[in-house]
Amino acid sequence: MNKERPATPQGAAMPVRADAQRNAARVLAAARRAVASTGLDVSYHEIAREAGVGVGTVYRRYPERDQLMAAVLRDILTELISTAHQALGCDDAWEGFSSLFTDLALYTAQNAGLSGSLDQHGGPAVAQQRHELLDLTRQVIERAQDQGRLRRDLPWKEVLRLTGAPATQGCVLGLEPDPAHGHHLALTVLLDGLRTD
Amino acid sequence: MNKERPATPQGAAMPVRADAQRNAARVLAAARRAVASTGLDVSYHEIAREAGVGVGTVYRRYPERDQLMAAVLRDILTELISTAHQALGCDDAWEGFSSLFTDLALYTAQNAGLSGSLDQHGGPAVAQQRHELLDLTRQVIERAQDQGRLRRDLPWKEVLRLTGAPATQGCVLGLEPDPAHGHHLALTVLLDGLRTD
DNA sequence: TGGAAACGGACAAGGTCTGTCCGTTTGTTC
DNA sequence: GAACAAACGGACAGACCTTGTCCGTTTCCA
Repeated sequence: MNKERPATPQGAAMPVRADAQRNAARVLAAARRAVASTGLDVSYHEIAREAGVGVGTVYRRYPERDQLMAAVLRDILTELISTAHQALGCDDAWEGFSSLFTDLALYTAQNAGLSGSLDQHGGPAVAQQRHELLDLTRQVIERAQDQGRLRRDLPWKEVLRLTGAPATQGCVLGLEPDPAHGHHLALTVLLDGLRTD
Repeated sequence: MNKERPATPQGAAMPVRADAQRNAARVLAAARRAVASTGLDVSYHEIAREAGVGVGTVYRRYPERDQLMAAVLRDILTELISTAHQALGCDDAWEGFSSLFTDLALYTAQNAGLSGSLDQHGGPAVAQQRHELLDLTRQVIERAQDQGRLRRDLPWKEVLRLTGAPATQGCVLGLEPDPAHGHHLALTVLLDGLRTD
């Protein structure tokens, strides 16, 4: 999939060996799993073990920790962006919204280990992707609101923040922590959902 | 407050020195803070620093890690039990429920670090306290349901599980993880709360 | 089949955590 | 206020975990 090495044009000099490509995929997948379960501070050895690969291979691929984290983020964001596109393509605005909301919540829950300090990692490319995802979700939310299917008393960013409610804090999205406020809103909604009268 | 040493009867031989008592309180408070922010694996040094005390003092008080964790849990559970009693004393069943729910959620959020594996720590005394808390919350929930103020389509344990929704998982309460199911319910309620039609 | 790229994992260096020990301080008693 | 014991604090040794490198071996491609 993605490689840190110079991409091979057409029939250039360095074709990138098959095993290298295979391992690159394994390492990235393992890193995602490891980061999700353990957090940003997983050891390289742990990732290597998870990938069934030697440590050297991981270090060779990602000499800097930031590069690895950026790759993980890029991978995740790519998935989410695709999900958001699907949601926006959905005829029913509510259905689109709720499925995206569910996916985001699920994702956030699975990646609780990532919480906080994600802005540090991943350069402008990741920032760009995150921006794209934010913009798409804004559209999905506002469309549902425009059609009267979704409460209008919450600005879209607040709705998005609720995404993190079933887990801890929104981590991929890079929302400001603001735990007091956001947390309170989540509670309000939960209570509204529970109340019968 | 609580001491690991033999309690002094009336005018017995060992009156427990004042500074020891002071430090005991400091250490416990520090441990609560440290465990909440860092997790169950905080180092003794970290706790000592937080308490403004030497490591030796912490080790002297709690030679075994389990003893310390049990003390922290006991402290927390005592607070929550008192909250639950207040909720049960509330005239308005919904008000009682929602305030308890809010407190539990707040607590859970603040102690995300405690997540999981709390049953291991703290012996029968903690288990007894936890049982008491569970029983009280069950009463609060069922009272609100009986009065038709709270959805009846959720068994009380599920309602309780939602408590963990704004954070991660219920940790003090020792509910089974069951993330798939509980998580889904939390989402359903959140979505119900958000939907207008 | 030969040569280069990639691999794996042992290993040294550095850091953190545990748990103890003992000289010093603090509280209590008379 | 003096004497004694309890409690304190923090330096320190040892165990454990991580990082990052290095080099003999394996795998791929031409």
